[in-house]
This record gives sequence, structure tokens and C-alpha cells, in this order.
Amino acid sequence: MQSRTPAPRATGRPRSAAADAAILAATREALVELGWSKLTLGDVATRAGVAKTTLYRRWAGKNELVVDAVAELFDELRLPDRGTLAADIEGVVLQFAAILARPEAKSGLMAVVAESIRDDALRERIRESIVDRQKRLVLEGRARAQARGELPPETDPLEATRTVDLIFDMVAGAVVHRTLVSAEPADEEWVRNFTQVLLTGLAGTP
Amino acid sequence: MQSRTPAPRATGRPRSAAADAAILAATREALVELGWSKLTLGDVATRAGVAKTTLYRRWAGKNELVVDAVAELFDELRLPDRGTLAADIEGVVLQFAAILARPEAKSGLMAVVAESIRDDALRERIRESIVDRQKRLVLEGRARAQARGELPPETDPLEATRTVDLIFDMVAGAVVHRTLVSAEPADEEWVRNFTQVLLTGLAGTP
DNA sequence: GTGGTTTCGCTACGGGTCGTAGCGTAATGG
DNA sequence: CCATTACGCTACGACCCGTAGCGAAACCAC
Repeated sequence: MQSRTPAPRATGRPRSAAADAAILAATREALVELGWSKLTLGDVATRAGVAKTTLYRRWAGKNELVVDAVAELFDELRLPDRGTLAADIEGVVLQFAAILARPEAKSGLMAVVAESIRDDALRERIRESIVDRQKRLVLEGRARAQARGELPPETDPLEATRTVDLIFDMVAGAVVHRTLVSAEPADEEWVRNFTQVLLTGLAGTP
Repeated sequence: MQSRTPAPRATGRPRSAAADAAILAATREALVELGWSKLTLGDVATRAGVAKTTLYRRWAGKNELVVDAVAELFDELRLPDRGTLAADIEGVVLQFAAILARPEAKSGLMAVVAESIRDDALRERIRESIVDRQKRLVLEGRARAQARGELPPETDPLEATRTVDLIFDMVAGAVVHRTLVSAEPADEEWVRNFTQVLLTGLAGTP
């Protein structure tokens, strides 16, 4: 999760792993207290008990630092096996919503995504450390549902990945929009309604 | 669309309406060339041909200015009547995607939404000038579909608004996620697939 | 006209953050 | 012991922020 793994030299003083953890924790703390725009690298360094120069030796800037700090939050996502596709979806969406409800996730995620629009390297970093890592949940849930007979088996493998991408955009997009734009909680009731529309469609049986 | 309508005095020199338009246009221009993070109010003022102080007399800061500059982009959204609910959805989603594909919308929208997380007044401004103004499209499309018999008529009015909010989060969220996070175009093929899932569900008849 | 009021352009300023350079010191391996 | 790298600290120029102060311009009421 470090900023760069610059071919760790066999010689010289090694980088402090504790400093890395302290910096990332301090970054999340600062995100909670100050938010993205008022977060300064000097402040993070002070909170972490390291020098500002140490911070710059490991991360290129604010963007990369916050991506790493936020990415750790999403690693706890799991796909519980609850027996049905609907229950599986509801479970993982509720977890996702719970993470997004945390202020450090809110403040950081949208900001770095916004920055990534004009920074290809940053977008790739976000994709590697956050997005693609969670797309596995969609793949796994889909495979389970197909094994249960709840979803038709995939015919064209290319169309399968396209469908997975579509579902991911729909799920993640809806939860993010609900939480960050509409600014209302994605609670159990909302997730239940969302899951039903996702599975049976707008005209689905109520 | 001005920053504030401070009870326009009957006396004194009136504010230049041309300056407002020039400032908002310059803001969009700067968003395209520089992006959100490198956009400075001094630069916008220079581009618009006004003094920096004039800009500060009308907008409280970068956030409010960009909200107004971006909001104008979404006013051209229309809901065409194409005969079926699916066609109506595809039409309006394609328009929304086209606006979001413009660099000034990309760069600005996500950034101000991110800022709004810790700024209630800013979030309310976004809601008034962007979100709620487009939610009418969902209402209108839903009413049309019910008149056609494509959707069941709403029973509980409270549940009706809840459904509208859910649909709006799903549609807007999916398109935004596709465009800004996945960074891939929401083209006709994607919109077709999205609309089908939205209408008939994941297990829907192909 | 004349006077009162508000906006405008311009300049200047203190304050804060950025990102880097330089230096001496600490920690590792050969 | 020595080479190498990381670390803490200080200092620095550069940039942007947001505001204050000024004289000039534009409008209205009289």
C-alpha cells in the first residue's frame, strides 16, 4: 500500500513501516476533522509525528496519499453467502453503504475521483487499489447466482464482463449517489427497494 | 443564477449582467484548461476581463462560483416523448451522458459535490440549482409511463416520492459512475443495456 | 444639473500553503 | 569502519487567498 516500492535497496537505512501506518492513520484523522480541501500535508506530518519531507519522499502529493488512506477502508468488504441472490446483494450493499457513511471515506473518495479526471495516473491508482479490488464481489455473487439457477449462465464471455461492469456501475453508482449527492442514508429499507428494482426491474412484481 | 440576489436596491449603479455571464463562461473555460484544483479566482477574473474584487462581491468563493457555472450546463436537458418508457429513458440518459462527457462538467461537478460533504449550504445550493431541477424528468417520465399502462399507478403518495428518489439515484449514479469512475463512455450500447436492466431486472427477458 | 448611492477597476498587503534544498544525524549492510 | 539510505529540522521562493483602500463610473431621486 506504500506510495511506491522503489526496488527496496539491500543497503542503507530502511524506511519505517510504522511511519507509513502513522501517516495513513493521520490522513484519515485529518479527513474527518478538516475534510479534503482544508487538509494540508504539513498538518498530516505533524499529526503523524514525522517531518514533512518524509511524507514527500513517499507520496507525490495529496492525491496519492488520500487514495492510499481511503483504500484501506474498503478492504473489509466481504460477500456473505445468505442463500439467495437478493440477500447476498443486500448484505454487500449494506456493508458498502456503512463504509461510505464514514466521514473519512466521504470526504476523501469523491475528491480524489474528481482529481483523477485530469490525472490518468491517479485514476489508474484508484482503479487498482479500490475499484477493481471490489469488482470481485460482483463476479463472485454472479457465479453463485448462476450456480443456484437464479441467473442464466453466461454465453458470450465478452458480454459477461460487460454485464459485470454494468452491474458494478449501477450498484456502486446508486449507493454513492444516494449517500453523497442525495445525502441520505442507504439504510435497510432503501437497500431492500434498490435490490428489488435491480433484480426484477421497475415494473417488477411488488 | 447569480450568487445572491441581495434585494436589488433601487438606487446606485447596477451590477453588470454581462460581467456575470463573462465570469461564468470564463469559469467553464478555466475548468476545461486547468481543471478544478488548478483553477484560481484571480485567473478567472483575468479571463473574464473583470477585477478580482468584482468576483468576490458576487460569489463567496470557488465552490459557489463553479456550482453556478456548471448548473447552466444541465438546463438543456429535455425528456423527449418517444412513445415507450424504454425509449424515453434511453433518450434522456444519452443527453445526460453527453453533458457529463464535457470536460467542464466532469472537472467541476465531482469536485463541488465532494466539497458539499462538509458544507451544508453548498449542498443545498447544488440541490436547488442542479439535482432537484432535473428530478422533474423522472417525475414526468413516470407519469407518462403510467398513462401508457407501462407502470402501475402509484398507490401511496409517500412511496411514490421514495420510488422517484430511488430511480433518480440509480440513473444518475450509474451514469456518473460509468463516466467519471470507470472513465468509459456511456454510449448507445451501454445505455441500451442499462435501460433493459433497469426496466426488466437482472434476470429480465432478453 | 446636483447629490447620494452602489459598483467597478486597480493596487497593495499579511497570511497561509506548497514543494524543495541543505544539513547533520540515525540506522542498516558489507 | 564505511558506504548508503532514511530521517528530522530549518529555511526559502513562489503562489494563491481574501480583504482594504482609493478614485472613477453609472444609476436614481430631486
